[in-house]
Amino acid sequence: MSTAKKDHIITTAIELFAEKGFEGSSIRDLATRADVNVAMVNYYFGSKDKLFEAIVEHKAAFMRGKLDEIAANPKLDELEKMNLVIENYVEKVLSQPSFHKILYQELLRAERQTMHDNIIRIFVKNTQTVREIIEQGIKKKIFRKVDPQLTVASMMGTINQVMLSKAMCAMLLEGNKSFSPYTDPAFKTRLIKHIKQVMHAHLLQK
Amino acid sequence: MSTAKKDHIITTAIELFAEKGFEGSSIRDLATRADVNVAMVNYYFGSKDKLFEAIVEHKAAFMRGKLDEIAANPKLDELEKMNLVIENYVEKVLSQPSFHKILYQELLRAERQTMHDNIIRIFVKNTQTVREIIEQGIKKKIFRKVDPQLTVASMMGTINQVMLSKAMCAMLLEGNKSFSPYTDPAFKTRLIKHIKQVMHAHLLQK
Amino acid sequence: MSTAKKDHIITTAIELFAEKGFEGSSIRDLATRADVNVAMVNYYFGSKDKLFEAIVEHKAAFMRGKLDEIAANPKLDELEKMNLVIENYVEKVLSQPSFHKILYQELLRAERQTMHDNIIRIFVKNTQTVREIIEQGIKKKIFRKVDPQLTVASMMGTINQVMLSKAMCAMLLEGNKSFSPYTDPAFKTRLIKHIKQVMHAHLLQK
Amino acid sequence: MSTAKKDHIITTAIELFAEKGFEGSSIRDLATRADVNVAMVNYYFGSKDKLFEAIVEHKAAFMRGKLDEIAANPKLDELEKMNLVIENYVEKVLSQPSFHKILYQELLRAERQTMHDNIIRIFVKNTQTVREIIEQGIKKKIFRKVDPQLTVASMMGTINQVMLSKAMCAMLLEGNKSFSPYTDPAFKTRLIKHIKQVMHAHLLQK
DNA sequence: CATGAATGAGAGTTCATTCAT
DNA sequence: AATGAATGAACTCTCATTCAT
Repeated sequence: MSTAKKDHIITTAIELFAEKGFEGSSIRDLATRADVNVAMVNYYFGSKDKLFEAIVEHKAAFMRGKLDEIAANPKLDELEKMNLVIENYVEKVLSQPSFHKILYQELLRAERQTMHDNIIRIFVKNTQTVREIIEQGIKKKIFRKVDPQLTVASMMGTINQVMLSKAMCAMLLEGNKSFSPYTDPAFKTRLIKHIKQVMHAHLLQK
Repeated sequence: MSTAKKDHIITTAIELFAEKGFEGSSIRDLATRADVNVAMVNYYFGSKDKLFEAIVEHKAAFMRGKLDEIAANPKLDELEKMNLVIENYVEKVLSQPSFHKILYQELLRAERQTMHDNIIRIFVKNTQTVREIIEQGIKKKIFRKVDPQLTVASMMGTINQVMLSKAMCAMLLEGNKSFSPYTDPAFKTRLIKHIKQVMHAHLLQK
Repeated sequence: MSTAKKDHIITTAIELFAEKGFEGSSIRDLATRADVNVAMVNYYFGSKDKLFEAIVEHKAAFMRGKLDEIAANPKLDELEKMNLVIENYVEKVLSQPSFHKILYQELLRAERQTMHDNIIRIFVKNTQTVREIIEQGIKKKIFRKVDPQLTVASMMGTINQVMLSKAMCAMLLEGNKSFSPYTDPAFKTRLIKHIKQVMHAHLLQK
Repeated sequence: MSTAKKDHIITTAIELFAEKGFEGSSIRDLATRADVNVAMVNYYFGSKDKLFEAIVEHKAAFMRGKLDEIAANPKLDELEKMNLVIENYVEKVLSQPSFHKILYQELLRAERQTMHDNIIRIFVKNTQTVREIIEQGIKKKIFRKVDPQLTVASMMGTINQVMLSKAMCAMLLEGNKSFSPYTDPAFKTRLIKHIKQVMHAHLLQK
C-alpha cells in the first residue's frame, strides 16, 4: 500500500528538514536518504511545498486533542490543569524534537504566507487553550492577576529555549556538547519540575 | 572607504535573511536590494557563507559587553542585576528583531557546524553570565534554590517566544495580525514587567 | 471490444494535439481527457509516436477515395471535376479542422522522418490527382496553359490559409475573434464560391 | 558586445525551432548547437518563452514596413501595387523559410494565448494592408467585385502551401525529394509569375 | 577597485514508459 | 485485458561563483 511509503518519506523528510532546513534540503537528498526515486515526492505529494503541508497535517493531529481534553475536564481545578498541560506539552515536544524544529524554523520565516498561516493557526489554537485556563484561574481567584498571554509565552518559551539546539542545550546543562538531553528521562523530569515551579510561584497567591 | 559599503550590504542582508531565510535569499536579490553589483558580495566577503559569518561577527559585539558590565558591577545586588539584565536583554532583542531572527534560524539548523558553533558560543556566553548571577544570588540566600540553567531558559525563552513571528505575536496579544508589537513601546514595558514579575516570584524567598 | 476504446483515444488525441500540439500534449493529459488509464496509450499503441501514426492512418482513408472517384468519372469534363474537387476538399477540411491542424503541424516539422514521409505521401497523392485533372484540361484545351503544380497549391493553399487559426480567420473575416467560421455554413458557401471563381478565371480561356 | 551573441542564439534557435518545433526543442539542444552555455538563454532572454517572443520581435520589423510603403505610394495604381506586393512577399518568405515555418507552427497551435495573439497581430496587419489595396482597386473599378479577404488568403495561401515542407514542395515540383526549391532562383520567378497570373485573371475586368 | 558577462552545478518538476498484479 | 505504482531521463530555470576587463 502507498501509505507506508508516504509515511516513510514524511518521516525521513522531517529528519532532513530538521537538520538542513526546508530550503536547505533538496528533493534529491531526500530521495536518496529515503531510498526512493526522485520522482516519488512529486508523485505522492505534488510538490516540495505540498510535502511540507503534508508533514504539518500529518503531525498536527498529534499536537491537538490532549490539551482540549485537559481544559474541558470538569474534575480538575486550574492548577491541576496547568500541571497536566506542562507535563503533556513537555512530553510531546521532547518526543518529536525534529518536527518541533521544523515548525519553529518555518515560523521564523516571514515568507510563504499560506504555510506560515497554517502553522500559526496550530500554535494560536494551543496557546489560547492554555490562556483560557489561566484566565479561568484568575477569575476563580486561584491565580494571581498575571498577564495571561505572556504567561503562556513563558511556559512555552522555556521549553522552546532548550529545544533550539541539542548541542547548545547539552552545553548549558552539562558543559558537554555530546550529551543527549532530549532522550534523557532525567532531563524531562527536571524540565517539568522547573516549569511547574516557575508557574506555581508566578500564578499562586502568596 | 569600503567599510560603508560592507556595512550597507550587511544591514540589507540581515533584513533579507530575516524575511526569506538564508537559503531562501539569493545573492542577486541581495545585490538588487542593496543596489550593488552581484559580484560585490563575493568580492568583499568571499562567499555567501562567509557573509553570514561576517553578519554574526558584526553584530556579536553589540550583543556582548553590557551583560558583563552589569554582572561585574559591585554596587548592585543580584536582584538588581537580574532586573537590569532583563531590561537590557529585552531592549536589545526588540531593537534588532531581524538579526535576532537570523540567529535563531541558524541555531535551529544542525548543519554548517562552524557557524552553528560560533552562534552557540555567543549564546552560551550570555547565558553563563546570567547563570552566574543567579548562582551568586542563591549562594547569598537572596534567591531560592532554583535550577539556574533552566531559569535562564525561562527568562530568554519568554522573550524568544514573542519574537518567533510578528504575525503570531500580534495575534496572541491583540487578536489582530497587523498589530506591530516590536515597535510598540507599551509592549516593551509590558514584556519587561511580566518577566520581572515571573523572575521575582520564582527567585525570591517567600 | 477494444476498437471502440482505441477509437475513443484517437478521437480525443486529435482534439488535444490540435490544441496543444503533439509535443505540448502529455499522455497524462490525454488519459485524463479520454478518461482512460495512463498506461492504455502505450498498451494499445506501443508509444506516443505510434499513436500519432495510428491517427494519421485512421484518418488517411477518409481523405482519400473521393478525389480518385471524381477524377475517374468519365461523365464529367475537367471543369466539372475541378468544381467537385473544390467542393469536396472544402467540405472535408471544414468537417475535420482538428485533424487538418495536426497534419499541417507535423508537416511543418522537419523531424521524425518516417512520419513526415507518411504525411507527405497522403498529400502528394491528393495533389497529383488534382494536377492530373488540370493537365488533362490543358491537353483538351479546356484550360489555359497554366502551371499545374502551383495551381493546385493555390487551390489548397487558399483553404489552408483560412484553417491556420480560428481566431485569425475570424478576425480577418469579421474583425471579431469569437466568430466561429469553421462551423458556419455561410462561410463554407463563401469559401467554395471564392475558390471556384479564382480557379475559373485562372483556368478558363478568355 | 552582447548583441552579437544574442543574435547568434536567435539565429540558431530559428533553425532549431523550424526543424523540431518550439516544444520539441530543448534549451540544451539549442545551447549545444549555438555552442553557448545552457544558462545563457535564460541569462539573455529570461526564459524559453521570452526567447520565442524575442525571435518574433527580432524578425517582425523585417516583415513590416515594405508593404505599407507600397500601399502608400501615390504613383502606383492598384494593379502595380499588387504586383509589387506579390514580389515583395515571395521574396521575404523565401529568404527566411525557417522563420516562416516557426510563425506558422505557432499559429497552428491554439495554446499560449499571448504569443498567438502577437503573431496574429503581425499577420492581420499585413493582411489588412493588402485587403485595402484590393478594396481600393474595386472602388476604382480597376478590379472586379471579388471577395477581398479571401483573395488575400489565396495570394498568401499559395506561397504558404509551397513553404509547408521543403521535401513535399520538391516532390511536387520535380518528383525529387532532394531538390532545394527555396534557394533556387528559377523557382522564385516561377512562383511570382504564377501568383501574378492567378491574381490578374481573378482581379481584372474581362 | 569594481563590474557585467559568463558558467557549471544542481534545483524542482514533468515526462513517456514499464512492471507487478 | 487492464491498471495504479513506480521509475529514470530529461526538462526549464536559478544559483553562487568566477573571470576578463
